[in-house]
Order: sequence, then C-alpha cells, then structure tokens
Amino acid sequence: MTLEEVARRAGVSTATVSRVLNKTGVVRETTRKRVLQAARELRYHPNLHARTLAGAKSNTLGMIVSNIENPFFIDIFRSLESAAIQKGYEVVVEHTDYKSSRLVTCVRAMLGRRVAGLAAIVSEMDPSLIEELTESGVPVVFYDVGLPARNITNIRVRYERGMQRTVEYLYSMGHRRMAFVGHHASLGPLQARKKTFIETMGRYSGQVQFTTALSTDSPAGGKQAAHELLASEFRPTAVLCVNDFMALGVIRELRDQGFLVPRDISVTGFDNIQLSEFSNPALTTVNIPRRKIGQMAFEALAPKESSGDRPREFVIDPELLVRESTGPAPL
Amino acid sequence: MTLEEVARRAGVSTATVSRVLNKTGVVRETTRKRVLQAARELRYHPNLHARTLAGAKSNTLGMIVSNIENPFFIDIFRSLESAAIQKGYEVVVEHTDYKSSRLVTCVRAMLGRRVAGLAAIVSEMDPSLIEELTESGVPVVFYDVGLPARNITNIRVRYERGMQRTVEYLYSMGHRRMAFVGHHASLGPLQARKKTFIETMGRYSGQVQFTTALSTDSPAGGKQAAHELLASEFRPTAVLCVNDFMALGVIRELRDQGFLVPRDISVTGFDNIQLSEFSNPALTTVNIPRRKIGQMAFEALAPKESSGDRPREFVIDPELLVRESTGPAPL
DNA sequence: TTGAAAGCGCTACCAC
DNA sequence: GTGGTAGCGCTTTCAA
Repeated sequence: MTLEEVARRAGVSTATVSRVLNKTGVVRETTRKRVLQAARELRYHPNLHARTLAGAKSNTLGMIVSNIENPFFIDIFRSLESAAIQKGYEVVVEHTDYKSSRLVTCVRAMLGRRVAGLAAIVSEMDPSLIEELTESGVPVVFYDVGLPARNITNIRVRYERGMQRTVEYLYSMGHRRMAFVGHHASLGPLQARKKTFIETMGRYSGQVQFTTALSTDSPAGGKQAAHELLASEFRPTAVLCVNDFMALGVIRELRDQGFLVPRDISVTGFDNIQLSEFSNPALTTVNIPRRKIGQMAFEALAPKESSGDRPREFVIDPELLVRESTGPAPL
Repeated sequence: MTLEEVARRAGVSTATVSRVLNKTGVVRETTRKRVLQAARELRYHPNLHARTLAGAKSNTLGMIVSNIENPFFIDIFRSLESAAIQKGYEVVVEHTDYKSSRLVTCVRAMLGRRVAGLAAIVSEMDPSLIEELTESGVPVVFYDVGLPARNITNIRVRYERGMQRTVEYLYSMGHRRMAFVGHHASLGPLQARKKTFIETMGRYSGQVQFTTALSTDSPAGGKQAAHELLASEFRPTAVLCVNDFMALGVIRELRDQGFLVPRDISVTGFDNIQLSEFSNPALTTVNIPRRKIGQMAFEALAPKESSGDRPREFVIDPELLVRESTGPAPL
C-alpha cells in the first residue's frame, strides 16, 4: 500500500493525498473525504521511513539506558517520554546491559535513525563515543558522564554528598563496621561510587573498618554480594548499597542467613525507587529525583526557541531518606 | 553526511561505498580501506530510513506491552530480544499503559515502521485492531487475546487452571474468606481473570465467602486495593492478587495495618516475577514462564523457512509455587 | 484548490 | 572490481 495507490483510488494526485493525511495546506472538503475513504479502504499505513526521509525533520527522541530491568531507569524514561509526547515527540529506548559494545551499537542506531535528540543515561560511556556524539551536533544529554559542550547537556548527581550523608547518619547511629555493595566497578561512574565510599571511610580512618563487594545490578546480584560478604570474616553492622535494586537482594540474603534488619545489620539503598517503600523493611535510601531528571532531559533535547542552545549542566544534590532498614548498631 | 559525500571523498561511486559498508559484493582491499577511511573522517552514519526504504526488507521486530513498569513484561521483552538479536534482528518496544487509544497509536507506528513482525503482549486489544493486524499480513503474536489466523499466532495461559490450583490450595489450608485484587476489569482478559475467580469461588458456594477489589497495576495500586478491602466489613483470611506486582503492595498495606502475613492473612500473586522471591515474605505465586513466552514469540515472528507458516497457538499450563506468604487460615 | 516533478539517501541490478 | 542509475514512498516547491 503506497501513497500513490491511495491517490489513484481517490482520483487525485499524491500531493493532495499527502496534504490531506498531514493536514497541511487547504483541500476541498469533498476531496478530503474521498481521500480519507480511499486510505481507509486500502488500509493504508504511511511508510514512516519514506516520510522522515522526505521530510527531513525528525520528531523522535532517543534514550539509552544501562539496565532496563532497574526501575530507576524506567522511571526516568517514563518521565522523559511523558514530557515528549505532550510536545508531539515520540521516544525510543534502547538498553545496553552495561556493555560498551552494545552502547556503540545503540548510539550508531540512534544516529542512523536521525533522532532529534539523545539521552544517554548510562554508566559505560567511553571518551571516543562522547567525542562522536559531540561532533555529531545532535543535542545530547548525559547522565553522570561527559563534559558540557555546545550540543551536550549534563545532568549529574552529587553522589559523594549522598554517600557522605548516609555514612554520617550510620556513624551517628554507632556503626563502625560498614560494607559497600556495588556493581561494575570497571565502569567510570560506578568505579567512582565505590571510590567515594572508600574516601568517605577515609575520613573516619582508625575509627571505622570497611570492605566492599561487587556483583550485578539486580536483586539477585545484591543477594550474591551479601552472601560473599557474610562468607568472609568481616562482619559489617551496616551494608551500603549502590542502589535500591541491589539492596532488595541484600536484605533477602541477610534474612535467609538469620539476620534481622535493622536489628542485626542496617541496610541502605540509593535512588528511592518506588519499590524501596514496598520493601520489608522499607528501605532507608537516598532520593534521586527521577521525574525531574526526565523533565530536565527533555528540556535539554527539545529545540529551545527562546534561549540560545548554550550547553548546560544540571547538578542534583540528593537527600537521605531514613526509613525502616537502618537503626542503631548492635552492641 | 551522505553516502555520496563519502563516495566523493574516497574517489569512488556510491555503489562501491554501499558495497563496502554492507560487506556485500567484492571490493579491492585498497579501495575498501580508502572508503572506510573516508567514512571515518566524515563521521558518516548511514541513514537508516533511506536504507530500509531502498532495501525493502526490515529486520526490525516490534513489541507492544501494557505496562513497562511491571517486570513481567520486561522479562518477556528481554527474552524475545535476546533471541532476536542472536538472529540479527533488532526489536523496538512501546507501551500503552493499558489505554486502547495508545495501543492504536502504537500499532500504527509499528506498521508504519514496517516491522517484520509484531508481538502484542497487551490486555486492551479490541476487535477492529485485531482485524487490522490480521489483514495487514504482518506476522503477529498475541498474548491472551485474539484468534489464530494465517499470520496470527496466539499464546495463551490457562489462567483458570492457575486460579483453581491457588484456590484449592488455600481452601485446603482452611481459608473460607477470600478476596481478589485485580486491575482494569474493563479490559477483556483482565475482566476474564476476575470472572474466573468468581466462578472458581462458585464451586465452593455456601462454603466460602469472597469479594474483589480493583486498582492500578502497581505496588501502589495493590496497597490501595488492600486498603479498601480492609476498610470494608469483609475480613478475608486470604488475598489472591492478579499478579505479583500488585501483591507486593498488598503485603505492604497489610503489614502497615498490623497484620502479619501469612499468620493473619495469606497472600498470593501470579507471574512469578523475580521480585516475588525477594519479597518478604517470599510470595506464593503461580509461575508463568516468561522466558519461554519470549522465545515462542520470536519463533512465531521470525520467517520460518522450514515449516509452512500455518497459524499456531501455544497454550501454557501454569503451576502453583508455594512459598512463604501463605499458610493455614487463622482460627 | 490541485497536479507535476524534483529530490531525500540508499540499495541493487546491469553494464563495462 | 567498479560505475551508472532506476527506483523505494513520501514531502514540498512551483505552476496551473
């Protein structure tokens, strides 16, 4: 089914059919009806590829996330998407599983698709890709990686502040033996998180002991990391997780091994995903405003007619949310 | 950046560049190098729209799900995707939030994109859309809706069997007052689920009492439904949830109101999403093999050279998984 | 208000 | 091995 067939059936030119279907230009009402009728009878579906190829302007935004199973990313996606849809955009998501190789594929695909803008909410960005994106001229939003440039907007979370607040709180509750549970330490931003933990611990040097464990970004990963932690001789009174998703698994493992949270061991997360409230016990966590991030991302990507499109940087200062999974250290 | 510019820079024709980039046809090694070099220097990204428009054959599969926040759907997506990627396909997801209007948009978009196949894992399918898809000739997989046709494959779960097994189990544990928590009863398949519960209850008429509550498909929705349940005069000893995602919220609300699960009230889910194991208490649920469903969907969509593409129907008989959230009814 | 035709960027077929 | 070129299906001037 092509435009031409519809035109033929309606007894008009393809130009007219195009006008009718796109509601552009004026068309006599009777003609319009005839065209619509023909299109319906033929079950015509315009070829989007031909459309964008001919039209040039894309109203598609792209978004790439590291882990589509982690609700954190889905929340940002939904927020960005709802802002986008409101303005007549559509957004396509891809995910990388934290693999650089997949990221390259995704970015290429997005660029090939000629997206109007791209949000890269990923941890595994490498310099050459950043350069490629910068030079592509396409509006891009990075989360936690990259530097601002004319077409690049950055959103970054002051992770160290969140970490610091968590540790201070835990310290004030008497905790002196802490463990950090993370994932993918080989990736820049995640490596940085672990480092931040270690540096923060450094401030209490002599007063606190600590260790770290790594696994995959999932509840199962958290469970496994906790398992390793408990298998070692180091017995933490508090476990700080790089995110809520893993914390869910940590709590599970602790419980399986007979520990009570928070009576025996306190656990904290990061992100404040919805599930953190539904966890039992409800998770003490650090709030990261996902909705706001999605909105910021959209604003940075949508053509900003008013202001010049200078590079921007958004910085988020996350706050600690104390709930049920933390308490005083056991004696 | 276009193919032509690359060709000019490399001093060859566009045909040659195309051959090099697609690894199709033979090209002298030196020429190849030169082309690649030019492409790199120009930071050339082939226009995917032009490509598919010219090439005709699409290796993109589409998938539409009702609720992208519910891990159940993500699991199926990931399974389908990994099978697809292995065979050189890519898959794009869209979600509808259970809204028929959005479903229409999504289907149109997929058809416009000329996907090679479409998996509609949704509950809000209406007859006219089904007809549209059937007549489009595109290979389609429906989950829980629609009838087999030459290009339509159906995957259906014997929901009633799962429900029945759950009720039998609960009954055997002494439960005589049960409640069903669901969502979107206006949509066919979900309406059917509720009806199945009611019919199953009918078999025990006189012996058991029951009620139902509806909310949205999320932990928050489950929490709210549970809240309404407890606000009424009806006090169930067991709450059967339409899925695990909502059950998470139900458990939370029960706990918030001081009930112990399963001592005071038993709770069951459906789907056996990963999180159901990480719930506290771990959820008694009915397993639905998401991985298998994704694989089946892919097989049904991928061009099947061997067998003729006769319509197919896969039927899944789900089994009960007893974990910690259920127990004997309180006296 | 409508039609003719020139592309959009690429693939594929046919010559050379 | 390589180049020329006819489309793929649509939008968009430019004329009529």
